[in-house]
Amino acid sequence: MGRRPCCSKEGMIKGAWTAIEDELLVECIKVHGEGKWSGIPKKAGLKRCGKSCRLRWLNYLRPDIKRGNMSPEEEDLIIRLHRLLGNRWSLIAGRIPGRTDNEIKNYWNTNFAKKAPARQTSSSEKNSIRITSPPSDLLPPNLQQFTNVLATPLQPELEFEALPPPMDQNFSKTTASEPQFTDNSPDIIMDLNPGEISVSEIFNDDFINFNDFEASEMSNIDNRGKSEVQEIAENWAASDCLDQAQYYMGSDFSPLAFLFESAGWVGDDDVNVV
DNA sequence: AAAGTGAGCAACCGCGGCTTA
DNA sequence: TTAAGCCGCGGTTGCTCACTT
Repeated sequence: MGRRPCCSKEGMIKGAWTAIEDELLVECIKVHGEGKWSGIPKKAGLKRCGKSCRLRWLNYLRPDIKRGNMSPEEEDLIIRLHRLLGNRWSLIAGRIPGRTDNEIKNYWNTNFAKKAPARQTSSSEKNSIRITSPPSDLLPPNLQQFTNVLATPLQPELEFEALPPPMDQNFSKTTASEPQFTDNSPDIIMDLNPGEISVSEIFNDDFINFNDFEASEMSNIDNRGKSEVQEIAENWAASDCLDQAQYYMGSDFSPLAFLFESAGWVGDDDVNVV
């Protein structure tokens, strides 16, 4: 059975969008909101297919789109995230505010693709690290910044799903059994070639310029009082994350340690993905 | 000044995953 | 359970414009 096209092609306009079409689409989305793209053309009075409307909105008309050249910081981030994620343009875009996957893809293809061989991401070669995060508003503010880099800021409900962490001397878990987190949110699946990325490569300031997330601030997090940790745990507990709360309250709460543990990253050596 | 060439980027296409009936 | 429909993604195409000859 063949796949039905997303919409009838008959009478549909293709090619560059006009200013009037843009205006109609923006007005329509203002009234009806994003989503239900297949119905948007009719509502907007556009002779475009829904898919085309979605693309136009996401890549060009959205109010939070950042225009202009990539900053050196953005370029650096793209390179590093591409090294980590491969051609997962939407994931990369999710970590660079105001930039679209299409823009980043074009930028990469223009500036780097010829210089760098394509990354192998075939399923036979890749191992998976699943990272989900707690709701970001349940984390300490500075930690939110941290997770916003690796967990997508566009999906605040993401959870860090703790894989059975291969423990070693660097992060000790003192109590509680491994939490079985409910998987009720979209996952980030990061597929890494074994040994390709090291913890230090990801987390040290050579990987990402944290700017205002400097060592001193990390130290501040570590020095937070028990009450604040308690509050975080209570928040988790209040949002059906009881397992996490018990787990982390029962351990030496080290904000970074739990991230490492969650990802199965246990030390500063190369990742051993299981 | 005109033709050729290449870079940049907006838009399209086809596929896969998820949801719904 | 399964087919149909929708959504989103990555790859590709083709148009535009700047630069070169």
